[in-house]
Amino acid sequence: MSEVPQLSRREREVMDIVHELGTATSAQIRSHMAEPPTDSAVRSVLRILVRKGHLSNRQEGVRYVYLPSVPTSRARRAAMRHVVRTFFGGSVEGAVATLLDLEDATLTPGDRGRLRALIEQASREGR
Amino acid sequence: MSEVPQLSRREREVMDIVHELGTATSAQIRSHMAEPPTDSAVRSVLRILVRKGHLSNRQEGVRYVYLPSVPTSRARRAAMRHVVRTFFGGSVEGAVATLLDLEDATLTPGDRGRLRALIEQASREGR
DNA sequence: CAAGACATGTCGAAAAATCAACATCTGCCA
DNA sequence: TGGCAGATGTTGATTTTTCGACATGTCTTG
Repeated sequence: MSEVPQLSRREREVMDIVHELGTATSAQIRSHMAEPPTDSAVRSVLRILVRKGHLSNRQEGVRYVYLPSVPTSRARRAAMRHVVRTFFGGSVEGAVATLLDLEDATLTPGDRGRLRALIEQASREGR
Repeated sequence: MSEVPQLSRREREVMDIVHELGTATSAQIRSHMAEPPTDSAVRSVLRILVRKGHLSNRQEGVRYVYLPSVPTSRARRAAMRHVVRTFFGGSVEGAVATLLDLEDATLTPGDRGRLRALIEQASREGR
């Protein structure tokens, strides 16, 4: 179907962290790992991810900051699609249901309103 | 935070397929892989996953069928939580927005109604 | 300026994952 | 009965991942 990103375990872990942080230094990334290896080990993974084109790095003063080379907006959609397909048989409604049922899903009145609007819009466009 | 399942690349691929299919034989799993290795290689992964406790297998006539040892309902929630955290900064609303914006998110009137009800319910309970 | 504290890249070794050849076993049917 | 077809488990070799020692370079500050 699509490409074959095929990230290794560590690679995926690092990518997730970078996506979560948006932008991160080697040290930040390391501090977010569950069982962090040596700093130089982390940097090895980073270098590999850059070479493979999954990460970019910008010189930021003395150090490097790493960021996803694929815009987060795109990565988001891909991640969602994958989850919907894998765990919800493609049912968007089912996914939303689970989402709203997550313990930390506290909806403010504002949220509620926006969600309603989203549904209206979706059903209008989704003709 | 929680445990460290930490699945390898192939292991994750297989787990995803099993979750998607609900229940599957070795051959079925293999046929769903992007670049399937030998059948015996697939079975090696299956055996490892069973040993690690991620899969169960039931004798079904002549052959085995494999199924997730964690109920899909739980795996779903975990997967969603992870995506929301990693890609949406924990924002359920943002996740729903992306979900509804997915190209294949065509909402039937029935869906729309149910979603509304879900929102009502969530905002009622989520006090 | 010198020394210490940080950052980084390279490289090869250790560990883990991936894989396929092979050996078994069972059911089927000619 | 004999033999083929389909399923499975085991094992060890190959490939990939993971990792850290080390060397280099740059600030900082005493």
